[in-house]
Amino acid sequence: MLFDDKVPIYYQIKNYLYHRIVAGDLQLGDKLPAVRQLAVDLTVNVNTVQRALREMIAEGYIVPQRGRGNFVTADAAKITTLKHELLRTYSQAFYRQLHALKLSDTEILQAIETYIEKRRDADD
Amino acid sequence: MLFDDKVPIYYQIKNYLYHRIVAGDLQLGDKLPAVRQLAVDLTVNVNTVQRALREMIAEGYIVPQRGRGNFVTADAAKITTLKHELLRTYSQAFYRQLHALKLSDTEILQAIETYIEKRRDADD
DNA sequence: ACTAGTGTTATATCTTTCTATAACACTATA
DNA sequence: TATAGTGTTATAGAAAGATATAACACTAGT
Repeated sequence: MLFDDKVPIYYQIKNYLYHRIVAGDLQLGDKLPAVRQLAVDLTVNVNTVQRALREMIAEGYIVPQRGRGNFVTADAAKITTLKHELLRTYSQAFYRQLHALKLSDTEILQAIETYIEKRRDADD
Repeated sequence: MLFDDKVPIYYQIKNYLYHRIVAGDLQLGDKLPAVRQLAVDLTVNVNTVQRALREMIAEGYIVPQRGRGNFVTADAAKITTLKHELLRTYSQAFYRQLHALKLSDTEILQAIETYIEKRRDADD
């Protein structure tokens, strides 16, 4: 995984794990990789992984079991809500950015349509 | 202007000014507000403003004139390119985020369409 | 010349993030 | 009960970002 040096790593790890959960790579109740393993995989320090997990635990998406591991919540509704929140957050950010450039609603839609079309041709 | 505490302020200022240029609030050749004034308006330190400007100058979008002020480049083509880059960057980020959630191209389009529709109803 | 307005640079200090390293706490199983 | 696997916490140091404050450099107009 590559990190954007403009955003705290712990924050990107959090988003990365949320993505994997919403995408279904990590199912309800699944055990996460061990913190030390995650640290190795992501080439970061254990404390940095822990910082991300601490927040996810506080938000109720991860349930820690000391000595056993960290587990994805078994609360399906919570994950559904998370997905909707992510979709809304990303859509809102995209809309606001283009709106700030004075693009109309129609032009905003066209922008993403055009991007998707071009993408199909030259796979970037 | 509100800052996102997850991203360096100087970087957000840079994007903010690029937005104002692309949106046409700042025209080709226009003089920018004085650095001290910008610092007051954005409630940040002069050095922070200067850090943003330094990079914009290095990228050729701002032309500094010591003792007179900072000016938007008069190179129209450069601004056009900037607009396209911004559109592409934002579209790409949006696409990748939703693609990582395993949404299809069609679903990605629907997501932004739905957002825009809902937005019209309850103005958020 | 002086002055007001402007850009530019420097210093010291604070905060946040990240790191390396180590130790401690708990669970499951041989 | 020993041990391997796991989570948790702590300390000290490095690096980046932001701040307050101050000084220096240039321009334009009086």
